[in-house]
Amino acid sequence: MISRTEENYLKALFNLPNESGEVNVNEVSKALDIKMPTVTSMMKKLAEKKLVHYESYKPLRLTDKGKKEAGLIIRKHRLIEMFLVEKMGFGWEEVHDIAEQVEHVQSVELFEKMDEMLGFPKIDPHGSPIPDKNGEISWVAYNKLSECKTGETVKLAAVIHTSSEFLKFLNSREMKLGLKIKIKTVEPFDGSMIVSYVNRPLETLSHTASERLLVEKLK
Amino acid sequence: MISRTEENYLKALFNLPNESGEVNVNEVSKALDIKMPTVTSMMKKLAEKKLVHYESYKPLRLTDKGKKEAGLIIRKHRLIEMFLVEKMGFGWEEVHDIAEQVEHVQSVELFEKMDEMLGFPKIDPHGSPIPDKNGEISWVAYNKLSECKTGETVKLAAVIHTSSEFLKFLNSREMKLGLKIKIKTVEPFDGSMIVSYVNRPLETLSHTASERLLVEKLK
DNA sequence: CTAATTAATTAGAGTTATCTAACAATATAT
DNA sequence: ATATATTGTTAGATAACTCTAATTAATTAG
Repeated sequence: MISRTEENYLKALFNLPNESGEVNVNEVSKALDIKMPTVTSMMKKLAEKKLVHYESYKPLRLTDKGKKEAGLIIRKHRLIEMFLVEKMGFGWEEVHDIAEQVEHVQSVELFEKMDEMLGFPKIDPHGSPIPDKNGEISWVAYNKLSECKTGETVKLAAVIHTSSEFLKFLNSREMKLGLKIKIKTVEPFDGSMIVSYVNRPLETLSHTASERLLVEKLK
Repeated sequence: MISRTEENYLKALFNLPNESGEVNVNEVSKALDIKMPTVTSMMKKLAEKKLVHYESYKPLRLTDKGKKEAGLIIRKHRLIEMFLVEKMGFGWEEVHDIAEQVEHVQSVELFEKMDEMLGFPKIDPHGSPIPDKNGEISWVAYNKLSECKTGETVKLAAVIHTSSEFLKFLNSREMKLGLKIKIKTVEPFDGSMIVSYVNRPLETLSHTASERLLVEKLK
């Protein structure tokens, strides 16, 4: 049995790592707003349960078992978000906090029903992939908008670091997934971009913003 | 702030009492499957918070504040049950356990949206009243089917002590809320009843069953 | 009305998840 | 390459919620 608290650690260990799958105690501590000694002791506990590879002073890594469990929780989280947006009319900026709570519900049936009602979606309202029933996730290699060049036309595929504030910012600019964006100018000084898209001929995006937007290049 | 644990005690204190609004420690203990000393100490804690009237060796009673808080939790529980049945296609025998978990979610918006999507229902799938936004409940005085007499025709209004097994039993007899039932015979020996209703000309109900069915008398 | 039974409380302990303070190891910066 | 800063661990304490064992109060039955 994995407690709700343990589930939250697993989620962080799933979401935070760099490319090589590693996170530091410190990063987990900050992300969960829990002091480092508490994180250390929880890591030992999760290591006991074979969910985490833990060695003193080494970076943390989920085991395969841990990855699977974390994937299943994130699957629930993302299915709920999708359900809230698609079936209940919530905005994409409103669903994270609700999903954060409902994701701990233990009912296979509830989530299977949502999945079915949604037509077995592959991505959540922010474009993040929904892990499958084995907790496995298939990453698609999108580009950051910030790394695209002047003249390119791209399609908005996903939003990362989805704070409610950022999503409201996107709402106010009428930006949503699937939007076709043309890059007019990239300011070399600060990386800010001038872009155009339907109904919004010229819009400026800071580097901070464009870094959080994942796009698909259109030829 | 009321913890999830405290919420569960409040719910029990709301649901268990007799007509005069009182429950014993022992009954709460059994209902929650928690030992009596634990219940006693939690009662003291809830008394501190002005949610329960507590005096040693006296029966327990919710304060008005406690009643309101409990009513609000039960409101959430019943709205979820209704949502699961009406909007997601679950059977009335499947929803209790799921609602038990989702009811602790802290999101006014989620429950207001459900309420709205359901058209502000007054009863849940088992015929129990849904408390209003102030946690207040309006009881309708139904009769137990077991107290009705031969020859009477009644309409099934609510089911009490809704275990999944009992609800499956009702399903197997095609009995659902709103069903018109005619009482053919009442067996004086054990109180069992022979009744008839659409597509089911003759069906026998034990006293145990008929006691759990609330009906409205039709003239 | 006393004895036996049931219900409730007190006392003390265990678990889980958290913290602070102090110390140790690793990484960084002159 | 050593000093400083950062990161991580150990030790011990605390809060919430639970338990068992022992005791006390209330209820029920002869």
